Amino acid sequence: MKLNKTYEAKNFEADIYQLWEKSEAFRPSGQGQPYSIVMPPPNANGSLHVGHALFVAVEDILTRYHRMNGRDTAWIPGADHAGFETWVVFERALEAEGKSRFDYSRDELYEMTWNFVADSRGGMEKQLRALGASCDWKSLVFTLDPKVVEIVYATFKKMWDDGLIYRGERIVNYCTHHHTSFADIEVVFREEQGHLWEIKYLVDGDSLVEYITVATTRPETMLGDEAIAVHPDDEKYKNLVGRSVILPIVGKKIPIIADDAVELGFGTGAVKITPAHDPLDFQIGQRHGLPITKVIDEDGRMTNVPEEFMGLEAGEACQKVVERLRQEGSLGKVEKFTHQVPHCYKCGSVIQPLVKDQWFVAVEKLASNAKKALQQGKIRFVPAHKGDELIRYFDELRDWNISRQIPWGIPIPAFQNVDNPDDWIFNADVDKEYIEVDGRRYRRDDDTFDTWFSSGQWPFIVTDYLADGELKRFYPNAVMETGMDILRPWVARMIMLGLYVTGEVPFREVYLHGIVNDEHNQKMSKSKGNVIDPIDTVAEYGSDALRLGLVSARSAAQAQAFSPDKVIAGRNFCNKLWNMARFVEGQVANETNKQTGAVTFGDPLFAQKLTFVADSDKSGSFETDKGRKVSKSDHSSLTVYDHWVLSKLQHLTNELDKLIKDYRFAEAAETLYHTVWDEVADWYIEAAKQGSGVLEFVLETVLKLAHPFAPFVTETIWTTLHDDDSLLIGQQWNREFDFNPKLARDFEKIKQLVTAVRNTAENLDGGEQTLIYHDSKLVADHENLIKNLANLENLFPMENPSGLRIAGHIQAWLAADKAKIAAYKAKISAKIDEADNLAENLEKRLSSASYVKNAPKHLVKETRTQLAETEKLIKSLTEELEGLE
RNA sequence: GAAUCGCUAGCUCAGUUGGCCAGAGCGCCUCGUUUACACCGAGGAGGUCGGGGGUUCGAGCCCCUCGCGAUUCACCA
Repeated sequence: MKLNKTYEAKNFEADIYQLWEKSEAFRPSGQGQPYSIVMPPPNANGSLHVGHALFVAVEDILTRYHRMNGRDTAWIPGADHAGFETWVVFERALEAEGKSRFDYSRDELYEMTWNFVADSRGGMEKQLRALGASCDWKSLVFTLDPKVVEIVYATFKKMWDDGLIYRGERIVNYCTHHHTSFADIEVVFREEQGHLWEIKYLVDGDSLVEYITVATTRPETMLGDEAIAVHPDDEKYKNLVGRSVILPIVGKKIPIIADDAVELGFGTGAVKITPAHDPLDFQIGQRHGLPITKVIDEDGRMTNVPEEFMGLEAGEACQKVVERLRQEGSLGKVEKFTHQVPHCYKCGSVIQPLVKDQWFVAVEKLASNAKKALQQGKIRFVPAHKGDELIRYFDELRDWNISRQIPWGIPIPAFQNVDNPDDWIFNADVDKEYIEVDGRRYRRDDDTFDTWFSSGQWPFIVTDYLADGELKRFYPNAVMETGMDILRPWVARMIMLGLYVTGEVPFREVYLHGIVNDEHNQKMSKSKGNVIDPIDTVAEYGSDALRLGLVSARSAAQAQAFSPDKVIAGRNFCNKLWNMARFVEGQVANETNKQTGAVTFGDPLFAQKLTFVADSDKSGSFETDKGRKVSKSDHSSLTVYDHWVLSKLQHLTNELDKLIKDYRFAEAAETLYHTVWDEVADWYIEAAKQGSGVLEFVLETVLKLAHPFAPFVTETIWTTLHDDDSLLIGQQWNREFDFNPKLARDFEKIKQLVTAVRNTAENLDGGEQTLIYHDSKLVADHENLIKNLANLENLFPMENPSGLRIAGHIQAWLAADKAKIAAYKAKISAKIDEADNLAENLEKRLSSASYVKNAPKHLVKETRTQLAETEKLIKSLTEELEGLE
């Protein structure tokens, strides 16, 4: 045998992937019921982290499983231009060259970024291949592909026509470093130490000197104050409402207004209102028709303020304003204050709330339709509570700002009349900066779409659903598998936009995986230096091992640690499969050798195999199809362990069906692992050393069942053992196994006997063991098998046996001398105690009238049986003990 | 401040509508050179399921409460 003793993943994986890809096995078959998954597109020029490896594992298991069970399967990959993410990287590179975005036009920047991305593209796809992703590369879509833009524009137009798009001045979250606005969801709040400053505003009019005191964390914004607000029911200020105060420093008169948004009894009860720089103030300003004075510009500098403050950064202005207030005597108490401050999630700059003219999506109708669909159960969520979370989210969702001030993205197809700022028209001719329509001149909007606006349409875009394309049958998708961290920004938007554009939910089910933390359950981050690169793990342990390791220590939507031990267990499992195959190979070689004298497998190295397969050379003499179908007429030639292993494979198949349907990947992987290892390898293969009629069939079945979980090693074995050009990826699972349950049970009895013998033998000093039995046809019929499995020196029947009685129904004794027997007594006593305890428990349960009355009948019956068996066991153990004395 | 999730063996985690003396991987202990595999085989130790209370014939699972951790949301001047 020339194959290595251990499976070295790195020697095979790349070649195997190439085989798959060349064979077009990833393409939809066109046969059977459609099953589709749309891949959450990874960043086109980024590299994958271990979280990606988890999604690949999960989506690939689903895809391969359904492919091998007769479904017409499409896993559609994508690449994301990742608007802001990529822009940040690009701009950093630009700055490193001493250049700035302001040195170029928008079109130039777009082209430069395009080239930048093109240069560093492809790494992500390579990594997906290394992870074994069986996705249909031919249907890959890049988020800036013309067809994407086309559909996004059509949707924008439709929404425009339906009145769901509006342009308006609103407070937006603005990063003065990146010069773009953000959605609410993109802002991170961090706790900061600051001050709470009290400012006194002189009430205008009366000769009486009267002040209203307000508190603020940002005194510099007072320069843009337009009102003082109090609660309408606040007795303290009731008579002041409608009057004015003098704005310190600036000297202008601003009104005192009443508004419910002011919390009664909080602080001084009065609030300064700066409509241009605070979301709540903006709302209050809208309600009261207050003017909007912007005092901070998009660079974060002061504007529209008295000369001495002009151009100062907000922070500096704060100091200076406080200083001036103090001089004027308008400054009240100053206290230390801890509060949450919004930051840019990328650069950490403080987010400035600014009033900007932007495009908004009116979400109310979209959100209520989405909510209705969820309430009607049109989408199944795993875990289910995430669906409830989305329902709540749809309730509180606010209008969605889709304008971004970065060049890297899909340009917004809207043009503004140069002579009339309120005249906006839709036009997709975004290559031109100016267009003329009906004799009027229009200028293109400089902004691009929020990437979630386009990716929110992903499921129907990539399936060409609207264009009646080839993949149309794959919409709605069978399942959306993605991270729980993008439930709101992505999943929620896909549901809203999918329903709006296609009238259908975009997917039937949503499975959310959790974050992969490091092995100490700490969140991975570059700054902590604890990031695990999946490709390193693949290089060390193999892609299958990583996949098994990731999937097995994990449940849905749960942030959990990465467990290297589970990866090692996965690696060991692959090696187990490998060695089972080596054994089968050897057995079959012997057979074939006897018949033909030829052995062809095993010795070609894998590289040769590749050529072999590519040439479709069918001259090989290895016939693995033998035993594929076990017909009833074959039963006579099958052994008890053949029947037994077939029953185990049937059970495993059924279990995997059930578990995968419920997205219980950890349990599925574990069930596979233990059936293959603890049943097939430890018992069947051992027994099969006596010969078996289904050896190859069992191996093939195991390979098929394991394939979705460990695709590389199973395919490597398959192609190595097959001289035709068949690939495992394209095989169908065996669904019905023909076995005799009674014979299967016979082996189960033998297995129990063997276990009990080993158990007892363990308590002896070792050495050669002799088993004596009485009146058992089963043992008599399988003497050799039992001898080998239990590692016995002798096995024979006897009329009046003696020695150590083996626990169980079969009457058998291990031969032992007096010394050994004495050592064994203690163990028997312990066992009796244990059984006594159990019996006592069971009796207690049965003596409770309410248990017998209320518990399901089968349970009561089971308890009775168990009690009877336990009592029998106690009796036989006691007899055994007495027999020893 | 609110919501959600979690707290099970030394470590990382399973445990589906409450029902076999609570499971896995790795680690640990004992033994083993049976020619598929030491990335192995056989046997074994180890848990009052975060604390307390309740419902039930029966609770790791349901309810209440407290503690600890994570995540998300909202931000009050």
